[in-house]
Amino acid sequence: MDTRTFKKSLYQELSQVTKALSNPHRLEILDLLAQGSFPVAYIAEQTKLPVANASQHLQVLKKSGLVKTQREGKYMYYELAGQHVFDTWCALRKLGFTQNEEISKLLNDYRNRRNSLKTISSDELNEMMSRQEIYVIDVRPEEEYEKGHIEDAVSYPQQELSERIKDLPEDREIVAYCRGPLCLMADEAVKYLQKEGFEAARLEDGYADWAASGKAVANTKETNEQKSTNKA
Amino acid sequence: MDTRTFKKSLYQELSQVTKALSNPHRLEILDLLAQGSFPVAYIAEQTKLPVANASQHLQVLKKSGLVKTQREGKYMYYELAGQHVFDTWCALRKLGFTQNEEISKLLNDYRNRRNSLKTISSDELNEMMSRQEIYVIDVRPEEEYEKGHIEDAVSYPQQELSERIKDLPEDREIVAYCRGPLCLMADEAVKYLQKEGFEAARLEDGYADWAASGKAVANTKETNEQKSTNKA
DNA sequence: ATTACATTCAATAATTTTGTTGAATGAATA
DNA sequence: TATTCATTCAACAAAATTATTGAATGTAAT
Repeated sequence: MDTRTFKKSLYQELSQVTKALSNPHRLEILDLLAQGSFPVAYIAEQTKLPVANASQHLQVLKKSGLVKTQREGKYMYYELAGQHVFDTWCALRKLGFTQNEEISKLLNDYRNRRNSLKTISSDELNEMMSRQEIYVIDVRPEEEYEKGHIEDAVSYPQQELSERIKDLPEDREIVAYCRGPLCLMADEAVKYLQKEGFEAARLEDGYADWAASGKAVANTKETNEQKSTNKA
Repeated sequence: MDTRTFKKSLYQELSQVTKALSNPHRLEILDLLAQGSFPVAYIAEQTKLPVANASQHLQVLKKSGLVKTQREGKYMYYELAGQHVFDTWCALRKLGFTQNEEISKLLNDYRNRRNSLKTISSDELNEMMSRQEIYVIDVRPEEEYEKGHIEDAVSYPQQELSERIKDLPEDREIVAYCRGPLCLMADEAVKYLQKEGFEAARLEDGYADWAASGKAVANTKETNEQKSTNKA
């Protein structure tokens, strides 16, 4: 193989990996899988895709080496294939935020409509938690909380928030977090809490970013292939 | 706009940016633009694309905000739109190297055929240069050397290497570098130099990575919009 | 064994991406 | 002003991607 052919194959293969990333549903799936490993049905439900369709997208991701699978009884668990996959997803996210006009316009419009939405960074949150000044709630679905959550955070799935709002402490600021900066569950939660008279803010990014940066996490159920320690 | 519609638009737009990246020619163009800004004709020549085709690919990149343009007389100079674009390209490169079987196989095959190819990292090179133990040559086309090169490196375009080999010092190790880890010009140069009896190695990555990490660079001609300092 | 259920596969039509060709535009030069 | 040259545009055919549907596979429970 001459150098030109080699180079062509290399870029061809590299573009295949990128093509696997270049679909809105698959990006949403990756963002979900950054929370942990899940069976096809759960992924389909969360992304509002028909199961067969979700399965096909997952297989595209698998063929490119971006996710790996593990059978657990009837269920096929999908998870990110490695740290680099999450890193790349973060890079793409940031790229979109900074370089693309449509995306920054979308975000600005959204943020302006709810201009009272206070956000705090992971580092700030980490600092505040050590001083016990705040009450941190995880508003993702319970399945995701069980797979792993910020240490000392309590699960208040966004759906159940209104039923359980009376359990929240009224003397502390509430910080809600969800999957990541593209996930709106924490925004909805904060909007609701503020309406109800709480002092509330959202974590700027989300669980995946928190865990990837090596901050303290915990999990309730030991999941499949019990991951004893978390990624650093 | 409800949250579901918003989310859908966001992922839609994000996937558009990713689609712009998911073509082998466009990736090769980005790798080239990481060296500096160039007119369409040069980009077309280096990537061996018909000019009209290169132009269309460049416009896809531009529409997604990945590159920007600047007219200079007859020429339209294209350049990366910002640091995040290069960061993302690096993340994708690394992702391909680590997660995709075809790519790792391709690279291993290539490396094995030339098993005597010694590589050194940017940090090692930086260290060695300060002690003047080595002679660093830039084997990219002269146009790219002029836009910016590793400080104290001398231009020996790969094409002209055989004519000018007698100018090289025989008492020092030669280190050749080119555009980046996917560029084969340095490999070819090292192979040739070793055959001719020199002690030679290639820089593991390339100029773009060196410059992005803030190491010392220089440029000969003041190019369009003379960039006084380089990206840190 | 039979049934239930999670997932995958196969086939199709609709849409999008791609490369090619030749013409059109825009800026410098004669 | 006419000419040259770099770049872009427009239009087409070929190829790839996508969503949908219903059937097929594989595992666990009855």
